[in-house]
Amino acid sequence: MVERGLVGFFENFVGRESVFLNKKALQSTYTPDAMLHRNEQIQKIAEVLAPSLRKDRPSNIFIYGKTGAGKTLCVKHVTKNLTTVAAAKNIPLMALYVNCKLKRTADTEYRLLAQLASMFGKAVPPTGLPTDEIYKIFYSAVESKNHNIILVLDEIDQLVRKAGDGVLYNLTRINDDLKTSQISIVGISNDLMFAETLDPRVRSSLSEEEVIFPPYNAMQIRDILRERAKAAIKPGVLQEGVIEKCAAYAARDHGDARRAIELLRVSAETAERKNQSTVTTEHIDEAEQNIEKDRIFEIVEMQPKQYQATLYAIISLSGKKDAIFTGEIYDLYKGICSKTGLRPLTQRRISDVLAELDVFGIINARVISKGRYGRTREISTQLDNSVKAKITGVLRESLGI
DNA sequence: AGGTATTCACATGAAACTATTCTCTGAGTTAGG
DNA sequence: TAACTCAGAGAATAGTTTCATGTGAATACCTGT
Repeated sequence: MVERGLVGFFENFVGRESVFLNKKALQSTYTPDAMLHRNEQIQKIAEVLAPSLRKDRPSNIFIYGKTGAGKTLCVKHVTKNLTTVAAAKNIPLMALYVNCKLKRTADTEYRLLAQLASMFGKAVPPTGLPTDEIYKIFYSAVESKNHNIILVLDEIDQLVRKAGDGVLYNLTRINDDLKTSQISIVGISNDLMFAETLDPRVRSSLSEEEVIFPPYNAMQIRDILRERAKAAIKPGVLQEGVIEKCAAYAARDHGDARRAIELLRVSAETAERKNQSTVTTEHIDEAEQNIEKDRIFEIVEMQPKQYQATLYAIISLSGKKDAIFTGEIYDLYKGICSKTGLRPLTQRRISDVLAELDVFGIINARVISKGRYGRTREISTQLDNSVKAKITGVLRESLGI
């Protein structure tokens, strides 16, 4: 019977009208042909990079803007057009894009260089060689190409935070040593204060030009959503006001267009799953909650055992009182460790773990002083009880309690 | 009452250590000529 | 003698531990009125 029902479900699913025309246009990998409300920035970037077509070295550019402000897309848009023209006119020009945030790919000096070397077709072992060896390989690879190279470093702040600014110093200086090729760097950062922390020499050479991407406002996000929706969703499916509401939600927290697009996609999926042919504003609310919940569960499941044990301690305590402190958590955590056979970490480490859980947004931690009674982190959660119970279940399972 | 000094309970920083993964090198071993 | 194997040295990295220093404000302790 179950089988029959399942077959029926699938048959029904296939026969059903989808609300999507082309779902890809709402996914994060999609690159639209035209960028709305970013002409000024695109123009500026293009102006700075254009000299590369005449074999001059363009200035380095530094690009700032919050997440979802269209930085990456704009830069890719410009470099794509640039290389197309270069290829058509037989100008030796290459644009390399590297995302420095990707773990195990380009988040250290060694790995960044290894990544770049492999883009030149020189495979490099993931470890075992001294870093300056990799530099030499990279040098010779660049030198042999005889190209003008535009190096786009996305999320460059992550790289510097982990590996220090020595990498950038070396890269900005590399042109002094190169004879046949030239490199210019496009750094993308979403931390506005990032440049302040750099070594002044690096800073001045890296930000010869600067481009700032202000957050989109609600109107602009609305336009972007309309454009995407035109390509992605069947006409007439979206109810009046849906796009406006998505835009308003996204504009509320720093104008993140990516988030707005995700919200629209999940809303449409929700409607589709419920077998409804229109997307209403109620779907948006539901989608928003689900996105948040899914995110939390995903993060919780991903965490290493030690983090999970810490989180378990926090959630156990959070039911009983409204404010909990590092010391209490650590005591309970030690108990959990001995119960589960986990080797307890030091309090110093747990302190960092708590800070990281805060960054993930699973808990709220803030450092407070209780005067005579010391200084500590005050930790709270804003998860509602049903979510807490579910997380507890997941953690129990994972920790074997 | 008002001002200063203490003091707590951690936070925060830096350095050092550990375990793991990987390459390279050269000595020792093996098989074929 | 060439090819192969394998242990050991050297590197990079993530995750910790150890040691050292910092810190905000409630309280304790003065001080002069």
